[in-house]
Amino acid sequence: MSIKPVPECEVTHKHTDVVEDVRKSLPDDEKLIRLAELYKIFGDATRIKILYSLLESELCVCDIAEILGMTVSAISHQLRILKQAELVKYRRDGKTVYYSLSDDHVSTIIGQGIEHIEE
Amino acid sequence: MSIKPVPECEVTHKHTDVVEDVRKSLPDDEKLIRLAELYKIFGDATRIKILYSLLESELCVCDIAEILGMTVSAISHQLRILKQAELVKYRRDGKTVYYSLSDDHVSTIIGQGIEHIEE
DNA sequence: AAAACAGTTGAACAGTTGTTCAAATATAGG
DNA sequence: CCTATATTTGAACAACTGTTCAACTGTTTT
Repeated sequence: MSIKPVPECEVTHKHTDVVEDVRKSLPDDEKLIRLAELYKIFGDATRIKILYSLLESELCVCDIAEILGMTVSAISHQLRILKQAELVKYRRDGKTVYYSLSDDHVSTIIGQGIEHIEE
Repeated sequence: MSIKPVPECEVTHKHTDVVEDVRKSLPDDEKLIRLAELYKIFGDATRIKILYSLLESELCVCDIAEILGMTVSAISHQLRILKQAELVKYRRDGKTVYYSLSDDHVSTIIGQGIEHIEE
């Protein structure tokens, strides 16, 4: 039996220079992970619908549930995720909690996506 | 035992008008689902890194694997997802397959996200 | 204080996702 | 044709995700 060759791409790689350049150009891991986590939040139809609804008007949990035809509990769980990501904010008025978008980045991000899929 | 009340928000809801307005303003389900699916693809650190790398230069599978410090197989699986979403395209040159971004939407979408997390 | 309403929370569950491993395909060179 | 290299593919597995259900916390009304 002969000596096993290196299983991966060899050290003397074809595109060593390019690989080195690209690696240097990449933002640090932490930033890219945070970016992925932001998109992960937009990557669910329920959450997209909630955000889209809040684009129109401030809404209470019960209203959102009715608009989407889902249970209050399911909506509340999703609102918590949106709250943690600081994409929505809330205010309490008596028994009712009103949610709204925390800034206008949401609309620009959604707009960008719409543009892509509409081609 | 008395008659059970309606468990959900009553028919005579507080914000019936708003609910109706918002529901009308929402794009159809199919479009919102496609939008969520687009973001789902960006919602993974590996895929974000691949896309970011391709922003710099066209690359072969082996190169990407080396840049990210992952197996060729793992990268190939992710490239298939990106290919299906038409975010990347490829060309074959002998044994090597080179991948590149299929349009410049990717860079604008990533840019938008970066802007949001950098605040 | 009790009942009613609005929302939150935690556990449980099914369904999905990303990586690994091994096997298959494709192309080039000897 | 056989071997080496580059990539793809499918099955398997653990980890994660979204919804449901039941129980709980606040707040208002009576």
